[in-house]
Amino acid sequence: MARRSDHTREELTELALSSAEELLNIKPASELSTRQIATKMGYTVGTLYQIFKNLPDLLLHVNARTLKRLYNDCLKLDIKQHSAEQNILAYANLYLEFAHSHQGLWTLIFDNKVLGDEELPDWYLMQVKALFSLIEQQLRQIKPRSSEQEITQISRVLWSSVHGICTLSINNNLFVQSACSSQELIASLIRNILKGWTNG
Amino acid sequence: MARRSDHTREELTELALSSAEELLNIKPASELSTRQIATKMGYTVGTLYQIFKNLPDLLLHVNARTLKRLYNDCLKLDIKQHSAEQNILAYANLYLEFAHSHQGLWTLIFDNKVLGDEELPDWYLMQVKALFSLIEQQLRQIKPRSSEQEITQISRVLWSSVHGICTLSINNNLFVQSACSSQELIASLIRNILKGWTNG
DNA sequence: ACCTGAACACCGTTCAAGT
DNA sequence: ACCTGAACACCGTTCAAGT
Repeated sequence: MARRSDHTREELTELALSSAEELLNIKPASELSTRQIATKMGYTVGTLYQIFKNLPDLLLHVNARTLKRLYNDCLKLDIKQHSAEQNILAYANLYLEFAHSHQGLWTLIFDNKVLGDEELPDWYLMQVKALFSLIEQQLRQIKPRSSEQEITQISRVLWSSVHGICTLSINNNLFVQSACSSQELIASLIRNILKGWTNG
Repeated sequence: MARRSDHTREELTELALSSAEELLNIKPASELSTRQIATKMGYTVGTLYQIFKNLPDLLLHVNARTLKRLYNDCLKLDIKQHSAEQNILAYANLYLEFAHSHQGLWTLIFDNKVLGDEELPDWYLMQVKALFSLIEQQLRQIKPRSSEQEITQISRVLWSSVHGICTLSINNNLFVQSACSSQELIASLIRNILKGWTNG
């Protein structure tokens, strides 16, 4: 045993993260374990603790990759062809679509297990900020005169709401028997918030 | 050992639930275990499995009690004195306040560990429905001519949004450095959604 | 009938020991 | 320096054995 050097530290990191991601496609985060990830990598648990501080730390890095992917998906949208409101709707639909097609990864972003008791590191918060700035950019086009504080506030309101609908539509426990699709809900939401905002 | 009969089955259920609730005041759901609950009750784990199917089942009953408490708190609000919009805002603030002062209990309601792979039982969904009907009642006063489907849709949009803001304000990871309080966000949200809705 | 204690198959994390 | 395997202190769940 010892010093296999089959992989560099970077390769090992990549291997760990992609192994975790693959497992999350099959099972929920609550059933994910360090031993399973290590086995999928072809290593033992101990190796994982050379790369990451602990399991929450590993999962935080999985989340960082998910945010990056989400951001890149957003950049691929053809923004210039449409109105700001249409673009915001497009972002929201992309978000909803992503949440549904990558349930495991998406749910993990908001899993309390990841955060633990520690604060989120700066490099992670920067990624969150980058995503918000996409929405803020569109909001500024709608109402160019509004203050930065107002833009921040509305972007948070909008996004929290979209997020809330995604959450509840995924573990579809809270819509009871209602027939309304989450797409319709989001469309209605954005229309109403923006209408209320611009008429204010 | 055996047949202590110190407690009836009902007392045992009550004991289990309140023990779990007390533990949730101290630590997050991820650190809650059957063994801890049993110890706090003064029994062994086995006893827990005579009362509940498993841990998710126990937690589901904790959630049911939380919903009941939330519902009772809502009923205590002095609704008749104010406008429908003011009442909705009051419900939302109550919800936000509850989320903050009972973080452990509130977070558990949306914990994926509870649901597992099974559907939520009808008696539980009824409780969720009861809470929604409070909001729907107010919405009907705002726009008495709207269809039931419209009421349902708007209530879901409203509540998902409020919920989203609560979620993100609790694990305050996603507001980055923004200075806006969640109370302001919710007020802004409700105002805008309702304005958008009534002007449509 | 009710409760226990031990067992089973798992966890996350650490660390001496090997190369 | 890197990796392993065993160890520690925990899990959820089951069930024979006791009264």
